[in-house]
Amino acid sequence: MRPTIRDVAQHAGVSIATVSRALRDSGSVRKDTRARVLEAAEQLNFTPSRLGRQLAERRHAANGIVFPDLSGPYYAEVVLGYEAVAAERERSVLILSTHGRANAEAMVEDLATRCDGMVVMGRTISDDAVERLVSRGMPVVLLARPPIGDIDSVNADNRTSAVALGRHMLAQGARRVAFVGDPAASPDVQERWSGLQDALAEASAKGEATVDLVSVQGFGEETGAAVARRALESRNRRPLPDAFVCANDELALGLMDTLLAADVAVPDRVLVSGWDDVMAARYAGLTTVRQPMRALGGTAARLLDELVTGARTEPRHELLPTELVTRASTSPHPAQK
Amino acid sequence: MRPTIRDVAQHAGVSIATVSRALRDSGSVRKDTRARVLEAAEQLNFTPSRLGRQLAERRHAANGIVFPDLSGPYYAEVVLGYEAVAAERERSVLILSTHGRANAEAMVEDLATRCDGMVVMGRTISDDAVERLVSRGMPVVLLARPPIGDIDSVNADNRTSAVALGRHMLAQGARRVAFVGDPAASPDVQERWSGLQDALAEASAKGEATVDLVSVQGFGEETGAAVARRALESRNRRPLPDAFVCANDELALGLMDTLLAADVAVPDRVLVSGWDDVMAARYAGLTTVRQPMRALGGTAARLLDELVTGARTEPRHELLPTELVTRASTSPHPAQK
DNA sequence: GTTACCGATGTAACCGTTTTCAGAAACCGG
DNA sequence: CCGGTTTCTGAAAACGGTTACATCGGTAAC
Repeated sequence: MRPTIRDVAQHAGVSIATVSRALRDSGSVRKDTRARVLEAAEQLNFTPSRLGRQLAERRHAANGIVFPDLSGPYYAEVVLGYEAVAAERERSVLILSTHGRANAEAMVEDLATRCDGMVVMGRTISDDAVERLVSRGMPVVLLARPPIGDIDSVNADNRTSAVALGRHMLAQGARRVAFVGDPAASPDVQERWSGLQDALAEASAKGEATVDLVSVQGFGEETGAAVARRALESRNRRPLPDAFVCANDELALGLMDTLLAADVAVPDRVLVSGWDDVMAARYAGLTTVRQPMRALGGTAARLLDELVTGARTEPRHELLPTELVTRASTSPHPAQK
Repeated sequence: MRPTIRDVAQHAGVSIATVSRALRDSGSVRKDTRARVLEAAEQLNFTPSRLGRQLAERRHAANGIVFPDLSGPYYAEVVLGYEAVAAERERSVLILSTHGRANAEAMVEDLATRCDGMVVMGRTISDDAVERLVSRGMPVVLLARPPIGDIDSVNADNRTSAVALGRHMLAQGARRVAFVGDPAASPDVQERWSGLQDALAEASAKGEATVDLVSVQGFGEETGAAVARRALESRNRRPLPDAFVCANDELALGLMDTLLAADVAVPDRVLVSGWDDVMAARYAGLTTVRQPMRALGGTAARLLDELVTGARTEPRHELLPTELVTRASTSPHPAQK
């Protein structure tokens, strides 16, 4: 068996209380007593049991984070930003990917029993489930998800960039704009879609532009490719849009690739944009919107820490700026590669 | 205060032992007693304390994973594969990124007190530190890191693909080959470099080929770009190599971009390859080596689980296959874009 | 009508710490 | 040398569960 604090106490000829004090530098312990204790601990190769300590302190010193998935660079970066800040504050990080799992809410409930606070990201569990956690006293920060009541939230400013992107498309001469994505799938997508509509509202009121929703399941390249194929097939019945505004880069890349393979020139015939600015977007010359991914995670970690330590009680909602990055896929004029 | 098992016991008019049995379905409990207990638990909104339970059971039901960083798609995918398998087996996942942190070993020691077993990935902590963990009885699986004694390990087969890549470069007409990367930085890189040397050994013995090491710090695109710039600058003193074999895709992409910007044709003048097959590699037409990233993580999780549950005691070393993916960046002949 | 056994329950020990409280020891000024 | 503080230290009570063991009806077997 592993040595316990009692073994150390006996070995050093003191009580367990003294051992505890000596090891954690709390209370007052005479110098030579402390030395004796440390010596004994050393000899026995003693490490205090985390479980015993946690139970006594009634805290886990760990935070959780729940996200839908980790594929794609987006979530990974956010989680990394989260971990970095959490580690700085001596809190371990428990991760949980709900992925497609059916019992997501149960898994989150389980996670909640293992940490002092948690970040809930995007479309993972229902608002009800979140409120249930909060009502049980669990500190929660929402990430990439609209506020629920007074629960803290951290979001990227989707709307501003969506509007900028819509205007950009108009400026580049687009009249028939299609948005590719499932607004119901994620609040972020919802905002991108509604921001785009706003940007085109005026022009479309004047009959100068139209904006349509191409609703899809999934966020991957294959989904984007499928959208392109469908658009190409029905081309004679319904002309191709002038611009595809996609909910993320993977959709856009898959779509663009398929268009190019069918000899539909991007950007000369069709403009394409994505969202996220993943590495591949740079190499594919894809216009997109950059989000401060690490900062999203880091900010969430900071807010959560404030809640857990009780440093703050009034709710906060952070909106982090995003940046429109225009590249070749929406720049017909300079005709640069 | 949160209700405890004693509150439930009192409320249901039974002893805490019975509550425990009823809630966890262990031992035998009469049907109506169980119902009464469940009812009471429900009413009090009782959730058993994880800490109390863990202490009594003397286990965390959680596994750790230590990795150098999470940026780049590689680690993220591996961690995701790990999480997926761990979650399947009802074990939570604690992550720790050592990143640049100086006190990595201390952080790992700390993590070790919070889980029943852990995966140690790549160049994060010293062999000594790993052995110290193992000697304290902690189940450990090494991932993307060569075996240490009898400690379980999971690795991608770097060597086979490195050899295949070297032969491919020769077949494409390369004579002067440069490897870009720091073999000391990671065991994976070390194997790629030595595999490449093996592939060229015969040709280089006959004086038909040369292979040089361009040692660099870092794994990012900027590092790759810097290598390209240096090579271009010293071009008159020392001609450009025919092929750059890079330790990962980011290096290769940065390097290739800089070459292209300087009007050095890839692949016509110089061949370039990477490693990992990140998404951007596909769009940049980069020849690379694909690793089964999710499977790496998943396999590690499985091995670790076997150790933790004691289902297996003799050590195992898994070598997962990789796949050479040739693309435009090493195919001068078809002259396809 | 015993005896033996079994299922249901309770009692209490235990998991390994932290921390309160109180007493002992050391110190200090007078 | 003595009362009054401080400083150290230990006993014991948490923290919130699990589980070995004992107990007690009740039932089946003989």
